[in-house]
Amino acid sequence: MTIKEVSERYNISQNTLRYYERVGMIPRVHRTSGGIRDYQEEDLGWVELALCMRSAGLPIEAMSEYVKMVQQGDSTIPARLELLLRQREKLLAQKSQIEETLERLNVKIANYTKCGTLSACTDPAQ
Amino acid sequence: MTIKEVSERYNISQNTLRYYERVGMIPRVHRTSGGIRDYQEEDLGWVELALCMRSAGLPIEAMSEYVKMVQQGDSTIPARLELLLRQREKLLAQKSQIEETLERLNVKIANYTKCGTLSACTDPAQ
DNA sequence: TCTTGACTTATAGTTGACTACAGGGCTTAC
DNA sequence: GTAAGCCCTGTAGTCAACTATAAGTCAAGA
Repeated sequence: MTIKEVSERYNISQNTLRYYERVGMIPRVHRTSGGIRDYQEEDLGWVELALCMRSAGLPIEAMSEYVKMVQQGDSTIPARLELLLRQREKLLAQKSQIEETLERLNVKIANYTKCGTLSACTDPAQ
Repeated sequence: MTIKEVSERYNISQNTLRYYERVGMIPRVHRTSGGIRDYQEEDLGWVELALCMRSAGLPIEAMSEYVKMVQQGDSTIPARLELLLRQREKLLAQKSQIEETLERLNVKIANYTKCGTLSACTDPAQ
């Protein structure tokens, strides 16, 4: 699969695909004899994982670290697990922060739709 | 309340507090006759709201726009409501993305704790 | 009054995550 | 075999959100 096809499939720019590979967020992609990227199933799996992590807001650095450890073999398994647990904690915290903000937004939205008085709407707490 | 006290209360740098004010993410804070910031209750309310929105990942620009509209008066109420609804949509999308990523992380974590075989752990899909 | 330390604005630098060239190589259709 | 269109690497630019610094002002204690 060419880089163009992958970029269209996942709706991500070719530049970004090359960038992810360069910074180690995905392992080096298979190439043709001419040096052109030819994504295999496994490469696509890494791309998908990378996009999933990024779209949740996890940093590139964490994924790069993980990829590096996978390539270093079994001895890094405990460290990999630790990394995954840390990222899960981050996501859980982020999720509850979003929920808090959503509640606050809901209060404000309710105030705007129910009343419409100036006083209720210039108070940041409302 | 001085900028130092506010920065300690919300665990945010003084520089960031000044920055938020400069870019209009919070309205101009009350000053002493000497020109020094003296945060009032309302100022604190804005700071709190700003921090809440930022920690959920909403962009500074959206808050600045909102603050600007609040200062322009009642005529902007419909536009403000629209902005709030847009931000809520964003947060809901972000939340479900996080949930998806959490599930994926959970699968990987389960694989690492249950088996520990190399094959299960070099496959990005696992 | 004078010094010390916190405050002011304005400007410049940093970081993370892209994004956009420049200059050149491969491939395929004619 | 050559022109057109992808693809390559490497480097430089951009953008959001800070973060740090410089040069100067204000305020409280000795």
